[in-house]
Amino acid sequence: MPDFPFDDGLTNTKLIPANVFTPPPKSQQQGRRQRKKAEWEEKNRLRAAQRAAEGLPPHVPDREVEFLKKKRQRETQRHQSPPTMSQREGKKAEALHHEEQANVKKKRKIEASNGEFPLLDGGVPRPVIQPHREQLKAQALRLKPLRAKLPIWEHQGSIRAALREKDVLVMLGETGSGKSTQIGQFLIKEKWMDRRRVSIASGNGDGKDKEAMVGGCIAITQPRRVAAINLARRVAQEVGCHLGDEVGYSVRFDNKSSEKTRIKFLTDGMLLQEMLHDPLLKRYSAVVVDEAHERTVGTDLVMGFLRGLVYGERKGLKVVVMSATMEVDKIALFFERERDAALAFIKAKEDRRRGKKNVVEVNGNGGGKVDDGKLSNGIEKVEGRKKKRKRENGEGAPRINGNPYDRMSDRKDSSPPFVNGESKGSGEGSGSSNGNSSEDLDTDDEQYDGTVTAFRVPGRQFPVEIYHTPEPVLDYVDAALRTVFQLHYEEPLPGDILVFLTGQEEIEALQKQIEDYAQSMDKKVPKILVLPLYSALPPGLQQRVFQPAHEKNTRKVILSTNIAETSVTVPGVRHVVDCGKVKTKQYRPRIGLESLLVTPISKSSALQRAGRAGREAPGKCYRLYTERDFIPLADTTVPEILRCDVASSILVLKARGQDNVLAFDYLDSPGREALERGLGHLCILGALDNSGGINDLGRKMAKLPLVPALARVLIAAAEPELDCLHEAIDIIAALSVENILLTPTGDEKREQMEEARKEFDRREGDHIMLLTLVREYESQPQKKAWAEKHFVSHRAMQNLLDVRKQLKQYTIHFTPSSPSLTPAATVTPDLASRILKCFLKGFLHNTARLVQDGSYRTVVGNQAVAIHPSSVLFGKRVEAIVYHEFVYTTRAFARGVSAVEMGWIGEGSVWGG
DNA sequence: AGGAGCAAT
Repeated sequence: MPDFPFDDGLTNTKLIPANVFTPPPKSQQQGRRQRKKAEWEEKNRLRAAQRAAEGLPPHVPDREVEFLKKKRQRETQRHQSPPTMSQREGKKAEALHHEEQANVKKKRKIEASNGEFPLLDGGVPRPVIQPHREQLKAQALRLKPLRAKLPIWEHQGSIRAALREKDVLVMLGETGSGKSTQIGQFLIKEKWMDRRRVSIASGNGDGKDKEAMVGGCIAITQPRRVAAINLARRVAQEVGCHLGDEVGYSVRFDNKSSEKTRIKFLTDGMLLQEMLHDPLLKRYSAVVVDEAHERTVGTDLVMGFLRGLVYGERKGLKVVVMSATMEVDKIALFFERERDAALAFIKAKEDRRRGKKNVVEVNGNGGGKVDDGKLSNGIEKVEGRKKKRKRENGEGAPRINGNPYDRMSDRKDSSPPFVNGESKGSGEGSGSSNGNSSEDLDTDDEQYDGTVTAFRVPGRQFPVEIYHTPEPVLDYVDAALRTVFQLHYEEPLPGDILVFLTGQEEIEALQKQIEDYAQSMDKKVPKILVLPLYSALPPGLQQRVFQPAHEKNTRKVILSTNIAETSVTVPGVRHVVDCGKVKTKQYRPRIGLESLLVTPISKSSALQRAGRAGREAPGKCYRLYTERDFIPLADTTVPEILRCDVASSILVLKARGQDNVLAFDYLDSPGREALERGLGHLCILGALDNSGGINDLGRKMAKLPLVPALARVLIAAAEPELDCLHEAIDIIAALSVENILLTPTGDEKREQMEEARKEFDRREGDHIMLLTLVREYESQPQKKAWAEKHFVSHRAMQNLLDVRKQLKQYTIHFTPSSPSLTPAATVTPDLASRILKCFLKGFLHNTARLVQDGSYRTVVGNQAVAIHPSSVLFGKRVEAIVYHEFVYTTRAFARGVSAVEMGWIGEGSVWGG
């Protein structure tokens, strides 16, 4: 009789709290046996293929593989002919294998020392030993049959044919379709990939065209760094080259690409940065925007710019947008709108030449912009498109059918039809994208012949059974606890459990509870290994999630935030427990406040979470909410651009030439209020001129990898009268990495911390405190030990040094005349006040003054604000303060606070005179 | 006297 972890009096025969889940429907239960069989068959098939690749007979169990290999080896040594290859070949292969293994081991070590684990102080990076090209080629050859099984390979012909005719391809590729790894390899063979001479519109509006060499490289953007790096690594393997040669990647602080690179993976932010230096993206023949459904600010902006380029200054640039959800329909429309605007514009120009009246008014900004092809979108054009859509719908736009993988069609949330009907599945084969598009055209300009096409590639995913609770759950952490034990007792191994929660605190609480209960489990029941996963967790501990449990007969239970929803795949998971909530950032433009709130997830998010159970085998997903609660959920997550401060986005838009940000046709507009607030903020920072156009200062700020306010501070620090560039860089770097100062729990440790931190207690405030901290850290011979002693995150400090290095590189170019070439030895009161005056240039809106009752009130708006307890100025009273951020928790707090004089605030003020 | 997610340049 098992020892019951729960004492809730519910039942004494079963551990399961019967009120959590309903049993699956009968039909599902019957289907389970068949699926189990199919699963077995699939597994055996895979194993047979793997064994064949290893030169072993099929159906050899895993545990015997090593034995057989050793046996073969012995046979070879004994001069007996081995079963599959000659003795000589065998030895050669063996030697090659050993060499390969040794290289892999060495490489791993080096990567570990360069990447996840920082080098020890004084450590010397060892040279990377690279395998021979022939070895890489051989490896690539071995991978080829596996690649050919990916669903996307059936569509290679259609995709390539479509892009030969059209410039924009919007593709729905589900998880597991292989789109991210294969698309680059498909397109690289195309003729249009060649570097070539083309004429492009000159930027100065004189209407003359210039000639330039463009193309040769394909860019693939990703929302996350890890994704970009891992994809590049994988594709380099498949192509059979060294990472950084033909295949490479480029992310912040890490660039493994060269002149040779033809397939380049980058983060969307990195491509934006490249666009500021090379607006026409001359290096690239094609740009692929991957994971567009995630709708990060970066992808949204990239898509906006690409749309302008492909119908304007860079006609012939190929654009592929890939998304895993029905977002494709919206994106295709987004590109079509611009196409129609371009068509209308050409027509208008044509008409004007014929002496007719101007039909379409383009972007009140004047003719110069028009020649650049930057069209804003007049309402009449969009309406025109809408009419066309209506017609298509009326005819019943063709749906994709006849596809054996098509599971989309039986989903309940009925999806809008594709924009272009000709995107049928595999049945079409290659060269088939002509379809009805010519009839769709309303122009005689053949360059724009149906330039948008949509496409669908199904993924490979095992079925996932989804369960809902019959009744609403009051406490989802408690419900998760019950569900985990229910699963653990009922479901056979293997089959790990992945639990989605909202934050670190919840995860730690649940971990403790599970571990407590697990101790009282019956000895016959398998053990439980609880593994937390959230971004603040040190990478070494994060890695444990990906490794199998050390002890046998153990089930892993992974407690994760959103991080496991998209960017990482945890192996071994067959059960997902979904609490249905997520913490999201919300921005309130009126008060300029960003806050995090626990909100219900979207349907697509719920689907994505469920899908995590079916990556390796059929799985199950347990939702800790009722089916009725699922129905009103939003279809998709609200795009990030609607939820954050848009000042830096506006700055990027303007720096890229899109001056009228209010009229810009966003994929989703942040709204007038948020835009105006962003504009106002930029105005205060001095990035805009009187008419709202960007000025030189603004352009400078846009190129810095910093939020606008910090960029302004950095530029101010380079001015001769303030002259504190080095100091400002140290502080800015400290402010732009998170969590430098650790907060230990427990009274004893806290006392230790306060004692150790005393030496940084500066009466000037947190900014100067950070500066002295950075300086102190640098002067230490034993940095890591010092950091531990002072409760400073060593890892964060390493990041800080990266940021600082980058900022120094940037500032070398635009401030050659900065008088101080070396940092000052000590922080004198004069230097401190100069530094704080710099920060006022960027944070004038974040100032408060002391009022009579001893509290602080903001200079703008006269709102009450208190100094956060984490500040060195906590509890102190000074004339006025400047602060890095405003947070609202139990009340309004200022964090990152320094003391300033009211007189300084007046000096730089736009309203103070 | 307070603890906030993920990501990016």
